[in-house]
Amino acid sequence: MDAITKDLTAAQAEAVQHIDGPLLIIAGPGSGKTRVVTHRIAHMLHSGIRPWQIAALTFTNKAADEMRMRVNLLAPNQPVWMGTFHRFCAQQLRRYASMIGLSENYSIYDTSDSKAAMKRAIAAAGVSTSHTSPEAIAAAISNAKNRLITPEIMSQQSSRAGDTIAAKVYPVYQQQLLTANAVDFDDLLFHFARLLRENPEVRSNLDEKLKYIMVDEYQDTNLAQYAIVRALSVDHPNLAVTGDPDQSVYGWRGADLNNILDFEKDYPNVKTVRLEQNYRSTPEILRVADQLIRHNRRRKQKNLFTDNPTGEAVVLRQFEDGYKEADGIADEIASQMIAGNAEPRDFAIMCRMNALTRSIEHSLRNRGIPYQIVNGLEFYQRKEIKDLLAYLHLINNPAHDVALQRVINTPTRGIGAKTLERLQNFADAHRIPMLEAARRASEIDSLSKRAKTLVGTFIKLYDRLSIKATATLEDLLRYLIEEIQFVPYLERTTPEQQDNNPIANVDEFISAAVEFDQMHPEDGSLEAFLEQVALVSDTDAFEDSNNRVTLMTMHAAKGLEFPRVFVIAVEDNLLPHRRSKDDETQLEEERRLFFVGITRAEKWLQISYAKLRSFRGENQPAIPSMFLGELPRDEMQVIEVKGQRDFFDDAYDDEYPDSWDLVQEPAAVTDSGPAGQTDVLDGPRIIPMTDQSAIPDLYHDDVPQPKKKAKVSIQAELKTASDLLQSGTTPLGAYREGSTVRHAEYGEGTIVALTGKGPKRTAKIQFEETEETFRLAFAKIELVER
DNA sequence: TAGCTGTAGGTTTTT
DNA sequence: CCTACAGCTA
Repeated sequence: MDAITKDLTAAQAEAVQHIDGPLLIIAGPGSGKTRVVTHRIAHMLHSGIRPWQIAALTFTNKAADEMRMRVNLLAPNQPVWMGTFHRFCAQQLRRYASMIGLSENYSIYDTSDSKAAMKRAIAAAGVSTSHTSPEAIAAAISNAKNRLITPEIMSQQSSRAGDTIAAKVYPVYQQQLLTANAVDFDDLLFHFARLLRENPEVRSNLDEKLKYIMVDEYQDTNLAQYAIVRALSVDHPNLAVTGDPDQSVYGWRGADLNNILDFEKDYPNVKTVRLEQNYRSTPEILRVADQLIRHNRRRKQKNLFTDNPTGEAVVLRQFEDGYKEADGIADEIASQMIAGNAEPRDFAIMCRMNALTRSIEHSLRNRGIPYQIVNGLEFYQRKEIKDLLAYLHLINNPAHDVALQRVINTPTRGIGAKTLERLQNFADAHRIPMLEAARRASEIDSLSKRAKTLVGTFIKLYDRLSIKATATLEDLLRYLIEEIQFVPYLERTTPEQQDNNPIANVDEFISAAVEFDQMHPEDGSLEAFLEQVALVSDTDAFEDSNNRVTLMTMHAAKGLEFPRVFVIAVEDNLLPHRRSKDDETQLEEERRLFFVGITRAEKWLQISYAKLRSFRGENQPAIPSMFLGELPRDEMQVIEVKGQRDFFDDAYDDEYPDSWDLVQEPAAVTDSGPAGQTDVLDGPRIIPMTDQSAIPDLYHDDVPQPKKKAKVSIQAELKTASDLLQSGTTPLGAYREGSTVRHAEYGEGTIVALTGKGPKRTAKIQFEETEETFRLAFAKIELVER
């Protein structure tokens, strides 16, 4: 019909044009789901539905931003509410705060705030933690909240021994949060769900206002989220959910697969649309994914198919250890870039745990390959940033006890553990926030004269800061930093060899504040800023605008796609993770996670595992994941290492001519042979993953791929490499032992040793602070003339 | 009370 | 490997 539906497939158009009544979109990976959702919103607006009647809920800000951007292209400047579940609840709770005993300026505790509060609650509840841990108690309480279980209910029904302790802590913890005018992440959902349940008029008002609700990634909703969505779709059941049971990977966070599996039962007259055609991946990749996920029992059968042209075989590759895996991947990326058909942004490296990115980082850095780690929380976890944030939190919400405890002696001002303990006791006894207790320090007999004076000084400081609460964020921050003499404090407490500079981080934080000021010119933005910071997530750090290799967990990768993907460390105890192996439900979730990782890939995929994995500093033997046995190995290119030869690292270097022909030259290629044949390689040298002449060129469909050049000089080849890698063009021969070089990060240094040939030419360089080893062809170093 | 040092203990995924 | 914290000294 109109422009909005004209370039959609029949199934997609069907979903887009369904407006009234419940709609279930089962969308396989790469099936154009976001397209459907955004076009559907545009279609609704075109049909006369008012923008404020629509709310689209996602799980990450990243997904919401993407949606907003794409809707904006189809229907510009329409105030449709799009955002995360947590943000949605946070905003609603601001309005109805008083109904649940909070003030409108309540704070959102992050994970570490909650942990601190939890410890305090455990102490106050007087329970013994000898048979459990604060983490276990926190997990039990979190679980309860996700299932909408109140402290009262939990204490009645707690049967398991661990839960009994948690049930005792739970009410104390909640009371302390209430006193602190704060909520934790789970509370955002929990409080709002209860609010809707206990206040019929609020529920029906919101149901009436938000007539059209969309939920993305519905398979990841927990009971609280289910209840919220349900409550808002009673009188106007125009609820559209999209999801894929095979991509449910948040069971550990309380996500209930039944929400999507039973959607058709919950909502009569539901319209169900299945998007099964995949537009993202090659048939090879899709086959691997499909074979894997078929091993799950608890799923809805789905037929994944694609009309995409056939591509390269999926690589299943073994490495000697994690370091060789990292080097091998970095070399592979370099090779593919040099071959000219890829750039850094095309690659993603995915793993089960954040800790696994370390060695990869190192290998990429040594080659000067630009990368980004999707781990957005990292910045806000830094001590100096948390300190400043705590001040801001306390200014915004004087009852924020966790912030007070962090801030009262930072920078050190003589208020120690004992004083703090006395303040806390007084606060607990009077059920008042600790800042209030500090204000009344003169009434606390146990405090020494000196302590009273010091606390009084802090209160005066706080009052001075408070006056600035309504200034711009930038002014407030700068005033704060000056007032507490933060920079001198950082200077005197930062150890000499610290590799990252806290003062630079503070500057970056100010920049973030300035940026926020510009985006929010009108309102007093402190509260909004703090909310935004509290609700950022790891995945939000992903920047597709910069041209970098992306390192991320498979959880963070959900919803994204990349031309070339590496899934690393597919080993027993890692994927499936040790703690998920014994339980069939959890095991299936691990399999889904692997499925998510695989289906991120568009054209090229390598799955790898190592024989040894360094864990906790020590190398331990690693067993291949059971999932690897479920893949169609006879359709994949399987590459294994032959153990013995690995001890001859230096020896086989000489087997190869002093050029880079291992990348390009057919003669140096170990032909993979027909698909399915297992290659046995001597070690981690670079070879093409497939016989390139045998496969169609995916990247320049219309341009015939030139036959590989017979031999390329190092210099010429390196120049290409250097251009791609944006590093210098110095010939390798110019680097000698004793040469002085400059590195972008480490400064000037001297080459103390040189080994290897060609792309493996490696220099050990002594910098002022550290000694580093680089492959010359890739490193971001330049020769300093003497 | 500040600040250092050594050690014991724990290791997933994230809003 | 990394962090949290106990125990020490000034």
